Amino acid sequence: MIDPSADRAVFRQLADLLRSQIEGGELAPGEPLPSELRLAQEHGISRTTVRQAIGQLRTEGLVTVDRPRGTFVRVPEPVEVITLGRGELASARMPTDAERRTYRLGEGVPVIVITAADGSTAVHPADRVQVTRP
Amino acid sequence: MIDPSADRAVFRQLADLLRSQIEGGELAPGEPLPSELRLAQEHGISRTTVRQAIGQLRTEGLVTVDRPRGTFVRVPEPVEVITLGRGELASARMPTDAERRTYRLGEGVPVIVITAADGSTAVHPADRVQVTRP
DNA sequence: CAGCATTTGTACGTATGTATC
DNA sequence: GGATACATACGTACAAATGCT
Repeated sequence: MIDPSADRAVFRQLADLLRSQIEGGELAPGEPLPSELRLAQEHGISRTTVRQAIGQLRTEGLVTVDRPRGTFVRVPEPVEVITLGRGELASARMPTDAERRTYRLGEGVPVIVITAADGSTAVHPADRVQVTRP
Repeated sequence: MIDPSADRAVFRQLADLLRSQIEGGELAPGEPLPSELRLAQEHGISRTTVRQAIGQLRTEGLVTVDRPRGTFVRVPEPVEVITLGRGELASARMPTDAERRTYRLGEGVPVIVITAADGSTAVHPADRVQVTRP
């Protein structure tokens, strides 16, 4: 239950609840979350607060929004494994808004940046790429 | 200038503006952004909209908030390089709220997950760790 | 010490736009 | 056309923490 008098903010409590339903499998990958309006009514909170909770899950990469169809539990992408070349370094960071559109990244998906010895870089979506060694 | 009649949402225009000031060095690492109230007044928009813009920059890891002191351009962390062991895989994703607190991660900072051959995993903050091969 | 101003966080409400079904 | 659902943007109010007077 959501307790407005609790120490933890209401929108965080709702995010925790939905997250645990996702991690527990009650909300399976590809399934829609209840609509913002429904969640607001069911828990007796405002739609603004519901949106804050869903925003949290979006930044965590747990859900994706297909407007205006609904909000869905993210489906894992097939993963490609990339082998590091000699002198290459791999790092990760969040993309900017422009990069998100360029690489068609979902929200909450980091990019993996491979830097070669000569300083050139390659960018990969972190939900579709893993890195290994030879 | 911010144009409410433009195609791009107002909060995205403000995020673009601040981002370019950060990337251009006008707002240097460690420097505070103008307060939310100031930004709202200067651009003739509501504080709600300003907060959306700053929220965008937070998810990109460009700024950190030290409440209630202000919002600051993120200062780069010293980076440690980790060498992948035999059969290890590196991936990246966003941390959950709980992981953020456990590892004391700033907002907008992904984690790098190293999976060993036996399936065990280690988690590292992506702003302080890079990965290389032997 | 108390009191005040500043700044971000939370939560509410309303209205309108836009895309899908 | 109508209903649904998410996006954007405005407003208000109060809470909490910090720093200054």
